[in-house]
Amino acid sequence: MTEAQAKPNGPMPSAQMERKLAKAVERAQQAFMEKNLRFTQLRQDVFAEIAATHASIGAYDILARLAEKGTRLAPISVYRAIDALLEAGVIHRLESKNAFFACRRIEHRTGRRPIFLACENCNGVQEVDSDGIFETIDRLSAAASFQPRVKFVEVSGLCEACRPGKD
Amino acid sequence: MTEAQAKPNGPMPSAQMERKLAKAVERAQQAFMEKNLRFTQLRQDVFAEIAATHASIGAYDILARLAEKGTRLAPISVYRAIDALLEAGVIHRLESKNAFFACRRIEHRTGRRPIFLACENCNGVQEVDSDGIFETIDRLSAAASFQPRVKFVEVSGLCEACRPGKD
DNA sequence: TCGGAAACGTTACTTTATACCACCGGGCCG
DNA sequence: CGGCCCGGTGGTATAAAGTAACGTTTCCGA
Repeated sequence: MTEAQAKPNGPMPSAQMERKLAKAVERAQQAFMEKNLRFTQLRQDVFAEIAATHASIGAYDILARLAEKGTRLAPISVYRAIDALLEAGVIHRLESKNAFFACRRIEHRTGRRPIFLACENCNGVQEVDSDGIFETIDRLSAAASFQPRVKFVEVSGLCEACRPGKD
Repeated sequence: MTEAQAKPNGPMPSAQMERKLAKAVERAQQAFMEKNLRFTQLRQDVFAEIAATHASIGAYDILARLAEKGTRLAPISVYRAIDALLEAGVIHRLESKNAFFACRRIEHRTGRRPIFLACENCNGVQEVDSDGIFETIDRLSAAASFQPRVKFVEVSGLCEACRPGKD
């Protein structure tokens, strides 16, 4: 599965899309600056590709899309950019799919954590507020004398647009 | 990382270990029978290898250990056995590590779902009751018009035995 | 006992991810 | 000013995880 993926949203004027993308890139740049990380050309290119998708996308899909645009890279280069983007918090990793998506919720970087709802059909990802789930996890961990470091809460299923009986 | 992994528990008399393993295999067999699935030799071998670990283990590690014992298999064979074991509910998959571990809580097969606490040092996994987390996920999904199919909650960190300052 | 489904074997391959080493460019220290 | 360190990049190779396709065997029920 290297190509072809249903769009999570309906059609949108390309000009508007581009403006949105530019804004997202700008916000990413902001995030990098705030963390004293460098928003290099490579990182910007990779981020733009992820953000343009509006869904989760695998590292090798990013690679392929950049290649189509003339930027031929080794996998390792993409992964390095991804690592930096993850560190800056501008993308998230979807563990259950080995894929990545652009974070659209600023507040994640200021304390609140979301859970991920990933559509199996269109690959779109919603980030919704966790409503105490992470606090519960902390409590359960403590009760088990377990020291948590990274917590994953992911749901795989069908988004509203992809539900059967809604053509 | 194909070899060498710290033991999650202290030393235990090998005879006792073997008895425990035999019991686990027996319970697995039970689970297969109840679901009208076949507990074949291959599945039993793979299950025994996973259960003997008392921790999470990757498919290729299982492969290597079976090979050491003279059972040389293709990866696909191991994966097929794993699929059957997952279906029977006698093992779980740890999404964040691409690894598997034996389920030690019968009650999971009767409705209750656990969350997983996975130690980064010894690879041991604790399954603790979710205390309403999955119900919260259902509620949040519904609020987002999302139809959940597979949910997972995993925590990566350090178990009590592996915490710093406890040699 | 025979026919179909489920399990298994074999080969090859895809997808995901990392190790290793060389190089380059910019900032900083002497 | 020169040398050096360091983060980022490029390239090659390879590890690790997972699957497709297809043929053969085994099991079980009609």
